[in-house]
Amino acid sequence: MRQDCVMSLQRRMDVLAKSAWFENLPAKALAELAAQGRERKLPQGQILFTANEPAEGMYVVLSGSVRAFRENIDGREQTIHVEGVGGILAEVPVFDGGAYPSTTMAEEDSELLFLAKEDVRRFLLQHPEAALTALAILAKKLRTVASLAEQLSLKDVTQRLATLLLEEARRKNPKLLDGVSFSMPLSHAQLASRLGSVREVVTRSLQKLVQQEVVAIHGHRVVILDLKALRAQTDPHSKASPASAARR
Amino acid sequence: MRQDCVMSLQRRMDVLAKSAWFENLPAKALAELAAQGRERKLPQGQILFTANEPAEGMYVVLSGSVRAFRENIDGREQTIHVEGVGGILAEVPVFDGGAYPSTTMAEEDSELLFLAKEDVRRFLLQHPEAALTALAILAKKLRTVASLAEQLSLKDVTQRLATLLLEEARRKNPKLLDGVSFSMPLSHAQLASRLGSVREVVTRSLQKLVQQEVVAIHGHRVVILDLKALRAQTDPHSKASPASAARR
DNA sequence: ACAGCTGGGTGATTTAAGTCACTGTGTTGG
DNA sequence: CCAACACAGTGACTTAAATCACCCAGCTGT
Repeated sequence: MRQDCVMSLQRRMDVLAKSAWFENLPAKALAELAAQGRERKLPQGQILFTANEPAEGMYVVLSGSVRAFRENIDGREQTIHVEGVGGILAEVPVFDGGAYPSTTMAEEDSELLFLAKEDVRRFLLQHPEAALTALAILAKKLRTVASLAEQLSLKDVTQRLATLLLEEARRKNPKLLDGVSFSMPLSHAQLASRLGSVREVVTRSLQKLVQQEVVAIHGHRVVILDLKALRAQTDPHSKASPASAARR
Repeated sequence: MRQDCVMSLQRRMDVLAKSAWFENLPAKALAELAAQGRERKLPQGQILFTANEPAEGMYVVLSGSVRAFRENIDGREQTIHVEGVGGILAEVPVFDGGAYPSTTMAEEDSELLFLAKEDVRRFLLQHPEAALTALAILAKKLRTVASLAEQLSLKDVTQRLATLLLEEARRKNPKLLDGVSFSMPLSHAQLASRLGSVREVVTRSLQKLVQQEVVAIHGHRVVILDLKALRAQTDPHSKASPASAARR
């Protein structure tokens, strides 16, 4: 038992050290944090916490993966993010003292490290470098969310779809050229939910891209045939330019 | 001159002390920060910094007000936020090291305090309480932006308009009841820019609300006549329920 | 083998938004 | 006083998107 506990602590530290939030911190600091956490197992499909429920702390994913989502008033459930090992859930309420912003559910059997918000705050006060890292991460998130908002507001579905494909492609394979392919295991309905649209529209938009030979699709594999054309779809200029219409 | 400088320092501290970012900090800490800043005058209409330009630091509004906006590729310019005295501009790039996320322009003659990003970082390392406050503010912003994104994606213009009116009303007068009024000195075009739409649509939406006697408008003064109806406009359910149409 | 499910593909119709073009109504300044 | 301008109001038209209502694979369990 004693042995178990030590091993577990070590494991927690390993995960924390690899997390973007705590990298570059001395082992001593990590040990301190790891010691304060409580572990928790979460079988697949189980809910960890629910949106609007008062928050007591945040969670670090030690194994498995957890999905955060929200139920919109019109009924559809929208995935916000998925966290794998080292990922953090519910950091926002720890900082601002509010309620959980989303509902989270284990995508597979997972283990989590719970850190009470007071512990986290105390830790950050004692380790200001960690606080600065946290600030950097939140700031990045803010940018991401803001640009996401922009996309949702200003572009038509085809443009948003093209943007998403480009992002996905870049994530898998940063050096982009014609012919790169990647796997995107999402149903049209899931795609639609990420794009803020509905299945039918996504189907038709995808079709359009395929017919224009901008991309090709085989099952869950997406091949980018014409990077330039895809980029053109991305920005609203393409509409204005008569040349591009001819090319299609 | 010497006198000027002292007075100026005092003024800076007064503003900083009232800013959400630095309230509750000891005067000594504020003085330290104020001393590191450089003041800058910005006549109305002048641009402070431009989106995507590398960021050297952030600005505190000492007087006047400054508007942050972005030019979208399709030409329209979208207001992101407006900061008055005590407000902060460009904190995000200070934390994440990136470029300015928006363009900012003085809405009226303004004075600003520039704080170099290294100075801010050093300050936060030495005053972890301030870092925690900053985290809280960023976290709140994240929530706001996220809910904003949700709104943009899921609601029609009338719904977004209703939401904006409710928010505005709550900011001026937190206890909401039928008959509260507030001033909203925005042209329809400016409203449209905040709602991600165009003037004509906003005009018609407003008209609709007025005709349904949900709100009344006299010049720049908005009176909320029927709070419940306004709230109903806010969520997409209202469409589904035929009863609500009768009630209006 | 087939009922039932899930994911995809389509046509027809409706609707909110955007676009254009023009009118009306102040305000401001020469 | 009138030209110029900015803002608001409107009608007519166009167009993405959403919605509805189907059909058509494949796959799964019985």
